[in-house]
Amino acid sequence: MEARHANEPARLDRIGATTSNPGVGERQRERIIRAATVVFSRKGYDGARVEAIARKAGMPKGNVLYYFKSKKALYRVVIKQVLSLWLEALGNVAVDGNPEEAIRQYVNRKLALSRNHPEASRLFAMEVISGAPIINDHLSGELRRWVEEKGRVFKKWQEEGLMAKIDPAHAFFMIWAVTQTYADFEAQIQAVTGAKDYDQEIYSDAAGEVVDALVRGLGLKRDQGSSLQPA
Amino acid sequence: MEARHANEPARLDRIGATTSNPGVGERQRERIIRAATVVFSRKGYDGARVEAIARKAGMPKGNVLYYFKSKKALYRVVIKQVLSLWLEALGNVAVDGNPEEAIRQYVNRKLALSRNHPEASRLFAMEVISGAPIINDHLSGELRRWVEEKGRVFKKWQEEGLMAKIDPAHAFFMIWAVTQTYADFEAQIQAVTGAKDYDQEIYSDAAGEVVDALVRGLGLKRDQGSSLQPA
DNA sequence: GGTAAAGTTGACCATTCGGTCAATTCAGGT
DNA sequence: ACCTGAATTGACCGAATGGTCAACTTTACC
Repeated sequence: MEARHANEPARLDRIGATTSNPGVGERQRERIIRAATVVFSRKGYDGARVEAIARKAGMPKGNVLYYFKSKKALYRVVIKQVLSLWLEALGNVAVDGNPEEAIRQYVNRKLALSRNHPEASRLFAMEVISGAPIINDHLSGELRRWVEEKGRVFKKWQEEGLMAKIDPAHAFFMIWAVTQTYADFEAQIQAVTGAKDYDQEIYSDAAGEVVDALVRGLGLKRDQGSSLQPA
Repeated sequence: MEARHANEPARLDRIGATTSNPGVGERQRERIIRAATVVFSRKGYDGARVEAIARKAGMPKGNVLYYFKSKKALYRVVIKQVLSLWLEALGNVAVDGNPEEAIRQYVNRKLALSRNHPEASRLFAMEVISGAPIINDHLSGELRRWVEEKGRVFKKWQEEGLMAKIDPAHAFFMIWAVTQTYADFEAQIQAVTGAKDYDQEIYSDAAGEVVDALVRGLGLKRDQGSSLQPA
């Protein structure tokens, strides 16, 4: 009765600790977090039932509350993990290469994130829609600084005529909006397109035409000396 | 005890029925729906408390359940009203004028909707993120047909070289994503920009630069072949 | 194989919340 | 004034749910 209620994001280290098993409880923690992400992302915080999470993780409710002090504590862990995933993907916009390629890569990475972690994306969206009660500090701290930093690069590109003159922050809002919509609004897109295999059909379309449209919209050019302004 | 539990979207007719008042109960219904929209949009269905809705509408809980059979029934009424607002705004993309102006107008109208009804937008978003359990039929029915219809116009524009070759559906997804992000992700945008007056600062930026970027991204051109004079 | 801690489980409790109801007030018609 | 139905209100109920707990099983270590 000591590692109980750790309340912190699970560690994945100590894999080969002893001859037998690699962290009994860690395994369970992981499973719970994964199940919770799915349930929270579909039902929201209040709609999610601890028992539903437990069932999805394949264990009785009591066990979930053994690993996490409370539903709220679990939610905090889950949402922070999602946030770090999000920020990680933001990570490196290659500021040095040519602008077009840099953003094209960034958008594709963000799109891949939506594709591979749609639940995470939806949970993030729900949290923000609800007024970001938990992650507000991170948004106005970390994220804001990140945007300011990258924004300076955009400004430079704009001065060199390699990017349309858009407030850098709004450029990011556009990119985020478009990439996340494929995860968050999956139900709508599915309904409208009637796609048989959502992942396959939709994301390949998006990765093609839509990425192009974004790059075009932001007026991004390859860094080749020619600095023309769009009409 | 007859108009009780109408359960249907409130009627606004019979405005000047008698000399005195324009529907006592209708007034209340309206207030409840408005309050419910706000609460549902922030807390989601399960997170919303009937009593919270009642308090926001300035009446005891019992009264809310007097006008609406159940919380679920109220939710259905609210979400359907939101949906019709959404579809209404979709309404008319002017298919005949020049493409650029048509889409520019459409985007601006959608943006205005986000600005004037952010709660509606957020509620719609939550519903879709949750898998659109209530409005799925409308999405795969009405909305889908609408997209197909307007899509044909896009195709024509594309053949005439007045629009970039993008799957029309995805063109709409882009537009919707970008315009709704200003309502749905207000908390994030607020945090990142630190805007003092969100509506003023953010939406005027969006209406300017962002609309341009969208039009550019979709490769929309004025119809120079027609007899219309560009302004 | 013995022991102590970690983990598992289902029964149980307290609270919260949607919904009902009976009592009361209000409004309009005659 | 009186009557009738609509509207208002707070008290109340049952179901559901988050969380606790004590009994039990498994694991790790000597």
